[in-house]
Amino acid sequence: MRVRFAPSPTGIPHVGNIRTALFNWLFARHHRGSFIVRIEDTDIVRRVKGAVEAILDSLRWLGLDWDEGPEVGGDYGPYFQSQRLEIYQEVAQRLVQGGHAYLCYCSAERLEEMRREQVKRKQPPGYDRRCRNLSEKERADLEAQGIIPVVRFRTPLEGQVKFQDLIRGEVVFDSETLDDFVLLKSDGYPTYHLANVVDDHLMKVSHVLRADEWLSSTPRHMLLYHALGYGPPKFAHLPMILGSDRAKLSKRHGATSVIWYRDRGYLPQAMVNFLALLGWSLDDKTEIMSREELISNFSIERIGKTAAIFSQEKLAWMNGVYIRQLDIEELVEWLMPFLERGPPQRVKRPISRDYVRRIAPLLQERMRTLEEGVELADFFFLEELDYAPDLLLERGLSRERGVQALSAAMEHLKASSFDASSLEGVLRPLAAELGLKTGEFFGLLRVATTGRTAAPPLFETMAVLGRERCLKRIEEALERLK
RNA sequence: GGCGCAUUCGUCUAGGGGUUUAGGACACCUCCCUCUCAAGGAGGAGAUCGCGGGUUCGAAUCCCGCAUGCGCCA
Repeated sequence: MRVRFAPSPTGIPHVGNIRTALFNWLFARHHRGSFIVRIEDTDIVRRVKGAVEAILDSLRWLGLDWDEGPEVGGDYGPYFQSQRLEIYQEVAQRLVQGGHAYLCYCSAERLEEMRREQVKRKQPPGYDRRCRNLSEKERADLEAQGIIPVVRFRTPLEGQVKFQDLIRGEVVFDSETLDDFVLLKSDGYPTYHLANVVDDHLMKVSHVLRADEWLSSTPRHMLLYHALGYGPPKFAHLPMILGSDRAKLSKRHGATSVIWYRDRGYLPQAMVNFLALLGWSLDDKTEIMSREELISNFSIERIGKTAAIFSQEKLAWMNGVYIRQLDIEELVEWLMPFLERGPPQRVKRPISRDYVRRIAPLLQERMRTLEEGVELADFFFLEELDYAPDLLLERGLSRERGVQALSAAMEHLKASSFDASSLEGVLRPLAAELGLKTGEFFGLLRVATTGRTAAPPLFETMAVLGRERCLKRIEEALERLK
C-alpha cells in the first residue's frame, strides 16, 4: 500500500494538516506500506517562502519519516510538482486530443462578469461553457488575437458520479452540478485537480487519505481518472479539525501550527498521541498510547465522521502525562534548551546540567509543558529574588512573629546538614517550638527562599538551593520585614 | 445560491436495534493525602443521543423530512 501527504507550501502547516499526515503515516506503517511526501507547489501566487521547510520540520519533529519525497528521493520523483510541469502539460494535451478537454479563451474579465451575473440571479456559479464547442475557425481567430487559452475538462452534461469512500460510504454527485473546471492555466501550470490526479496515478498511490474539504472535488477527480483510463485509488475523507469557533482552522485561530507547540515545550510523543485521537479512537477508554501502539492499532474503520475541535486544554494535560513518564535524564535533555533561552535574562548562562538534574525531579509533576517548567524554576537560577514584602506575612503572621521565626530558622540552619530529611528534622520541631503551625512556618520560609507562595516541596527545594543561598535569602527576607 | 457531509455531556469520544439508570477522558466541583502548588486516590455534577415523523414488541442505533453547522464551487 502506498499513501501520500501532499501539502501545498502556502504557509506554516497547522495541526489539521499534520493530523492528515499522521493518519497517512500511521496507515502506511501499520500496513508496512510506503509513506510519500509530495509538495504541491503549483500555486505560484500563494506560495510562501520557508513553507516547505516548515512542513518538513513539523514532520521530522513528530517523527513522521517518509519513504519517498523531498530530500530522500524515490523511484517516482521528482516530488515537487513545480518540477513536473511537462508531465501535466502532456496529459492535458492528450485529454484535448482525446476530446475529454478543450481550450478556453475566455478572459478573466468575462468570467468575472459572468460570475457576478450568476450570483445576482442566484444561480450556482460556474463556467458557462462558451468555448466548449468552438469551431476550427473561431479558435483560429481567437488564437490570432494572441490569447493564450486555458485547458478545461469537458464534464459530462448528465449522469452521476459515484464512489465509495472508506469513511463516508457511497457518495453520489450529479454530473450536472459540476462545471467545466480548469485543468491547465494559461501560464502552463496545472490546477490542483489535474496535478493531483496525475501524480497519484504516476506515483502508484493506493489510498488517498485527505481532509473532508476535498470530498466535493472527488467527483471531478473520478471523472479525470476515468477520462485518463487510470484506475482510481481508494478514498478516505478525514473529518476536519476545527477551531474553537467551529470554523475551519486558519491563521486567525492563533496557536495552530505544530511548530508553535514545539517551541512552547510540548513533547512530540504527546502531540502524536493527541492528534491521533482527533477523529480516531481505539476503544471506549484507551487514551495514552505509544507510537508503536498507535501503529499496530490504527485502522481506517475506526476513524470517525464528525469534525473535531482542537482542545488545547486536553493537549496540555496529555503533555503533562508524557512529561511525568520521562526519566530524569530525558527530562533534563528536553529542559536544557528551554532553560538556556528561557525568560530570566539576568541568569548567567550556560546553565549547569548537573544542577538541572537536581531540579528536574521537583518540577516534573508540576509542569504541563517544558515552558511552564522554566517559569516554575526561575528562583533556582536568579541571584536576586523580587517579591513584595507582604507576601511573607500572607498567612496572617504578625511582623514580629515573622521576624522571630526567620531569625530562629537562620540560627538552626547554620548548624544543620543541608539534605532534605535533615532540614525537615530541624525545621519541623522548630515550628512547634515557635508555636507556629507547620503551614505558617513553612509558608514563610517558602516565600523567603523562593519568593513564591507556591513552589516545590520546601525541604527538597532548600537542599537544592544550598545553605549559603538559603541563609542569604532569609536574611534578605528579614530586611524586607523591617 | 447549488451540491455534499455531519449532528451523543462545554470539549474529545465509546456505543451501529434489547447487555444503557448512555461508558471513558479533559475541564469543573467536593473530599482524602499534604508545608504551598502539583501529582495521586475517592466521589459529584454534566447528554430528554439536533427536531419531527415513521419502521419495530423494542431505536442513540434503521428510514424519511426539517433545522442547524461545516465544507466545496467564485
